[in-house]
Amino acid sequence: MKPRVRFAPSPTGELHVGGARTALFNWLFARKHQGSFILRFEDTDIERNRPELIEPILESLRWLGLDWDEGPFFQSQRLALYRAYAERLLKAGQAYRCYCTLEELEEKRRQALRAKHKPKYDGHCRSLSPAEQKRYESEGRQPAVRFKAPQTGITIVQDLIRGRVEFDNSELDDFILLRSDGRPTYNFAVVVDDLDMRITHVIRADEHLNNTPKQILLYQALGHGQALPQFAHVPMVLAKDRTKLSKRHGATAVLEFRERGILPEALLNHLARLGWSYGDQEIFSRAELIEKFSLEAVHPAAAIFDEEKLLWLNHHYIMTGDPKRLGRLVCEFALERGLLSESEAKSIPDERFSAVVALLKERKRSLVELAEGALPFLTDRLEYDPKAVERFLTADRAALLRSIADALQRVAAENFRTSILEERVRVHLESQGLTLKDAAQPCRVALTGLMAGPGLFETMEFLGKRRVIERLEWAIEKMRQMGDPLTAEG
RNA sequence: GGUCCCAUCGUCUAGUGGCCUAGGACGCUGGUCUCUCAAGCCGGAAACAGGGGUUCGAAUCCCCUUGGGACCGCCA
Repeated sequence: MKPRVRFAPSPTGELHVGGARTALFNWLFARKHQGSFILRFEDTDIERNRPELIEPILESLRWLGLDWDEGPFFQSQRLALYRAYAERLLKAGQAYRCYCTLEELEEKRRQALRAKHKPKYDGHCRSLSPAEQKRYESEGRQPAVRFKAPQTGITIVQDLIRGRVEFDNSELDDFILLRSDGRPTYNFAVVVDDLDMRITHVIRADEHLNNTPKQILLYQALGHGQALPQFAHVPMVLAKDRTKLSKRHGATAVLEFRERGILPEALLNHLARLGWSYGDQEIFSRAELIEKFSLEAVHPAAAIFDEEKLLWLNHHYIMTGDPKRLGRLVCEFALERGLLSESEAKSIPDERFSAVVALLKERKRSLVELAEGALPFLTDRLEYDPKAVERFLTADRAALLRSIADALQRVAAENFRTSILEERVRVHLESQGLTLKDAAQPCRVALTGLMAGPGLFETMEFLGKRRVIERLEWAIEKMRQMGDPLTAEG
């Protein structure tokens, strides 16, 4: 039987890295076993639902390349199904109507908490007489439907990651199946849907392990004990301070990482290695992930999301990725961030973008760094680092740059190639009794405005003769201006 | 408070009783290369939470303690 798995987010928040990893594990499992990956929105909480979040969640999955085979389904559109199942349980005496009000229940919970007891429903409506039911109905009370949970015995969860976990049924209470307005609660909707969608493997976050016995009991009450899926509860992803990821931890949402210039393959790789490993291997292509993933190899302990390592992976994928694609991404980034105007971007050929990626990729860890770093190479809007200018574009070095500019002027534009330029400049400097060390930094600052960057001759080749000469001339002029008053006084 | 889960370098992890004087990766750090910064290469510091067992032998098995986490809603 082909496995059928599902990812079931609720649209109450953005897709964060923890949810994304759960989705990834499901997806990998489905792809590895040629099964189906089903997407389902658990949107029965009308108060907390935010429909505008659905598209970003879909977009997050698309961006990561986690394509689903069925869905997205919406629980809010399947209410009749849950009611039918509830009706069955009611008829079979496995569930009952509860007329307790929210206020009554809240008061009982408070009392239990005050007495330091576990708050459990007291079964007040469990065995109401028809007359009592009538009386409540006549008061206009809308009943909820509760599950008649067994109060003795144990329920065993066989978990692919945790092993065998036992729960004492006496820990359970008669939890709500349908709210008084007829909407299902989480535990009920999950079981009905997993059953209806013929889910074979429930791969979800650790926090649901405690819900599992309730769900198993529901499968059994529904007469589908045999259809019980395999469970795999994956560990949580925690923030640096070992607490649940939340807004205050900075970027946690998948789309924020995209905005920060993280490549999807880097995030995917990092997510996969959180709680899962394959020997000492760190780098995994999508295909390798599918090939090598297994639930048995998932480490049971919670993991902390390490942004430094993500950046390292991102750098790796920048280094090894297709420059054409990265060039396009850099262009998009520069546009989105307003680093380049539409017309500027249009005037720059695609090859320039892939070339600038090749030029800079060794020292850039994100698309943001790449896009920002590319500006002095793609445009003539240079930002001179004041410290760099102060240190290297000094008046006494004007003559040095002058001679280099003159030497370069004698190199034909088509010979502005790294190796040729290096040869010519070195020879020129030697003839003056100088070394590259004396000239490289002033040149670099003149050409890029920065103290750090690609090799000097790579930079020259990229910029081309016209721009190199222009920038040198401009710098020389500046240096002379700065020098003039001093020499006049001296 | 109850129930359940978890526990190897700062972080991600390898390890399934002897191959472990505990391996890899990120980060940190020393060196090297060098026109700068990176990248690369070579090296270093850095962990089995604690205590009891079991065993000839324990990071590995059991128990307790401690610490973290989750759940205990007409939230999911």
